Amino acid sequence: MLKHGILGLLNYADMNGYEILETFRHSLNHFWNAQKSQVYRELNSLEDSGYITGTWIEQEGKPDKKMYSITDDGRKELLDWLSEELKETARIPLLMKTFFLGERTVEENIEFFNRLKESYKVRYEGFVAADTSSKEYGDELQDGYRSMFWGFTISYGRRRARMIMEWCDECIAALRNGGSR
Amino acid sequence: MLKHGILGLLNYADMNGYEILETFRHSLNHFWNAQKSQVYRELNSLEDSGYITGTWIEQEGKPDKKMYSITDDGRKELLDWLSEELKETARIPLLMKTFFLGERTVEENIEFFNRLKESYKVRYEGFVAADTSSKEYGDELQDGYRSMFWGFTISYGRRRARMIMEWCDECIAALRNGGSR
DNA sequence: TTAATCATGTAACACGTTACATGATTGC
DNA sequence: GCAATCATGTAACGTGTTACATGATTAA
Repeated sequence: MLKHGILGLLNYADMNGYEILETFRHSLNHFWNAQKSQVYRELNSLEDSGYITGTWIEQEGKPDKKMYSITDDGRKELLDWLSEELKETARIPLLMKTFFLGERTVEENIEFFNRLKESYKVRYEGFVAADTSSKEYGDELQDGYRSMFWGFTISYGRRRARMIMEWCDECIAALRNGGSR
Repeated sequence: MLKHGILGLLNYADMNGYEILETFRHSLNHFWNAQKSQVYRELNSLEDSGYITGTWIEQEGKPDKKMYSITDDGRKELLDWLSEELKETARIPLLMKTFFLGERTVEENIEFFNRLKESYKVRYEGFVAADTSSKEYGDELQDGYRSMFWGFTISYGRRRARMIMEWCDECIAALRNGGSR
């Protein structure tokens, strides 16, 4: 998965590990959190597979860096992944916790959903801001079609945040209402 | 995470590995997919930590089974986890793919979102059915308060499915509309 | 002088997936 | 006779997390 994310980015432009991490941080972070150690490991394994090639570049006043390019095999792998059936593995920590909240009091649980709602409200507002900088990102990519999909991921984030806020309201109302214990 | 899910179930009732897997399959499966191998491994590690205790039970006409009970330490660990700050790690495979769909044609991508919508429609309808059997589950637990949270997870699933269907509509409309390439 | 930026990683552990492996009983 | 149910796992690999480790340059 991360593997294909890296291939996708290198398909846009040559980058070193540091730049890949930066790109994750400012564009993909809301749906994928990449760890430094994992990115460097993945780059090695992609190079071993022949999907990318790396070249060391010397710099003045800065550490040397290793620039990576995607190969034809890598591009093929990327397209194969895109046309493959999407496999979604159910794994929602929030619901795992919710499922077992019956061990706590009504008050504690109302507090839980209040905090949760607050944290998604902050996120929601962040997404509204991100929407404006979408144009900025579009310029970066020099490609309206490509940047459209970036916009889709932001829209998903906004919808998801709104959905969770509404769900929190529902849970709080039910707790206030059916409050046994 | 799975660790705490198992502790949570054993807090409801003593179970063997097989029963834990069954419970995951019929109640938690929509938000957590537990692997057989992982559950057995986790049970061993929980026993090593002293959070659960296992006893072999001989059976006639059936294989022996190992019944697990939660210990006081285990119950403490469960409550600690519940009161701990929720950590959500962003990792949404659907969006990873969406982000890079710019390598494919408009037609292929419309098809992608159509299929996705269809699959969530099926899920959505499944959740509506699950809601009816909520009472069944409530009876099983003998506890209206506990079963309330099971209901919350179902409601989340329903809302999530609806949200994704609406998002698909938005993406399809945008593709039809701004269709370059 | 202190923190941020640029730039690379390793080591150890935790968690998740896939395939393999066994075997009795019960119902169709 | 065949599939499903009950019941246990192991082995190998893949992915993700946390902590450790280094070091030059630049701007406040």
